[in-house]
Amino acid sequence: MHWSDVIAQRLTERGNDHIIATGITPSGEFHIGHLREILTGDMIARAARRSGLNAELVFVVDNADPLRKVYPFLDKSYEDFIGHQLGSIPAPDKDGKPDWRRFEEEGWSYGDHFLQPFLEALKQIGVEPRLIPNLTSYREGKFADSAKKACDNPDAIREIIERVSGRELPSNWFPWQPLDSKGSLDGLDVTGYNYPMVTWTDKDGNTGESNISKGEGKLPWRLDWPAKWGFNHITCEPFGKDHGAAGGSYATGVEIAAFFGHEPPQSLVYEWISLRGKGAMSSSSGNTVGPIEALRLVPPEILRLLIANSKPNKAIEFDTGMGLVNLADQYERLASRNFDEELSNDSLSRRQRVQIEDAQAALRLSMTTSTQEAKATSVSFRHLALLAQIKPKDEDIWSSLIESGAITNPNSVLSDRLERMRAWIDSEHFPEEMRIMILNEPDAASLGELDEEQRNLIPIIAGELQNAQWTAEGISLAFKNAANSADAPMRSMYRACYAMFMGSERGPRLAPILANCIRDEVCNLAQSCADSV
RNA sequence: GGGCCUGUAGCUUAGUCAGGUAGAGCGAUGGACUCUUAAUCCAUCGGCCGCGGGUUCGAACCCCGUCAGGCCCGCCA
Repeated sequence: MHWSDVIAQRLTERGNDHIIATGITPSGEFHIGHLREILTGDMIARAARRSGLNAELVFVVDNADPLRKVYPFLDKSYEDFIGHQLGSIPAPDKDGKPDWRRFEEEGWSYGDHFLQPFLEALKQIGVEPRLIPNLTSYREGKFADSAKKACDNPDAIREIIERVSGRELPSNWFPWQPLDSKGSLDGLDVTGYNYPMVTWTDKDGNTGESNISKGEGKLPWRLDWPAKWGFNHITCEPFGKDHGAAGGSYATGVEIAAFFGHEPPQSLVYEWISLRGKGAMSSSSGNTVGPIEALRLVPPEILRLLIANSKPNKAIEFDTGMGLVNLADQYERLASRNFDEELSNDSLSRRQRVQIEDAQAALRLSMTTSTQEAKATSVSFRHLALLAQIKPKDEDIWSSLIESGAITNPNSVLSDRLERMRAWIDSEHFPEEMRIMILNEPDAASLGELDEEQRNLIPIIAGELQNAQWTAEGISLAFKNAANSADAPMRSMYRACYAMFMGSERGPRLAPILANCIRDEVCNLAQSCADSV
């Protein structure tokens, strides 16, 4: 059974109506790691609906969380905002400086700034969750009940956290973080509590009051999370392994939720995504690939497949090079399979059956809409990468594909893919081994590997090219003439050509590539090869 | 220190919850197509399932131990 169906089955035991929650702090640029959170939730929601449940996906935007530090992409003036809530401070402009104008005129906050592009990527990828800005929930008093219960019984909460997490809380710990007069959550000591007011003093001895029912402050994370499970009626939530460890915030959350008087959601812990060879993704270190950037290179279905086809507890190494090629080709293979036919075979073992069913589910979840049918384009990623490199004009690619019988008409899926393919080829991520390179000078090693017959062809090829008409057909003809005049098989001829022009044993069809190269350079290269053997 | 996750073919992995001959894909190798769109098709090779013990008629799977990697017990998807 696919992992999303396993969770859906557990939800079935729990009831009919479900709210599946995801949540991210908009402290910096979103990356594909965050995509796993949302897509995991989206796939659970789809699986739940498939098994007949009502399921809604929500995205809690944790914009009540404070700014932790001045990240490298921020101007140092953000120093003043440390401890301030992300939804209540201005967004950085293109120089990293606070954009006060937009903040005051439009209310455009730091959190909005980073959230917006992510939402656009989500839309492309087929996910449109209901947004729940957490700061708004505080200001609307949604946290009031839980905050009251916690502040009325600080010792009970303290006991849970200390026992479950095994860490000791400071003696002045209080289950409410008040905002000071400037809007910071940092550095305050709670001095008293009389519902709904919490009194505090800051480092400089200033005192003030905070109303816990109006969001003049926030619950610490370990309470904030279980509290919102309650009033948002969350029944299921996937979260990263950081929250999932024993003694982590889910473990304390389960008990705190019970104390608040509601059931904790069905959990699903997922592993992190790292960037191949570069370690975990992190917004602050700049070691990221954004969802937008990823979508410029590959279609959304393929990004979805990455998540759908990996079990949540498997770490994913995102590889923007050959890994993407393999992933894309895997998608094509899946799309061209006939699963129903495969499953109708009665002699399948239980394992084989499970494997086919999971592949079918993964492909279904890769579609950007749940009703869409996967269609194979019958053109592999590799093939398209090749054509895109040798043919600058899209029409030439379509006519080549039609000629070879791969397609009958160019369609929107293919032209969309070609557009992304060209972006990928132009980017730093395109793998070297996929790049077609015509040599600048003879490659002695490759030429040395040729046998005598092949070596003898080199001067003949060089000569024929001199006289060839410089089109794909003309060059093709020159190759044929060369082979004929030496009475050699075409196979040897091509073997010699690849050694001459690409320094390899095999390669893509040469004539159209050479036709797109400068004639003199190719002829000079051929002549140098002839001279060197 | 306490805990969680991961370890299966060269690579990516399925299978572990419900024990019953270890399955794929990529790569590699060989072949076919009167020869090349790195195509396609066919075949082959490749596994002490991290290691040691235990339970069992039978263990990749359950139990105990151990090694390695990652992570958590302030904050983080």
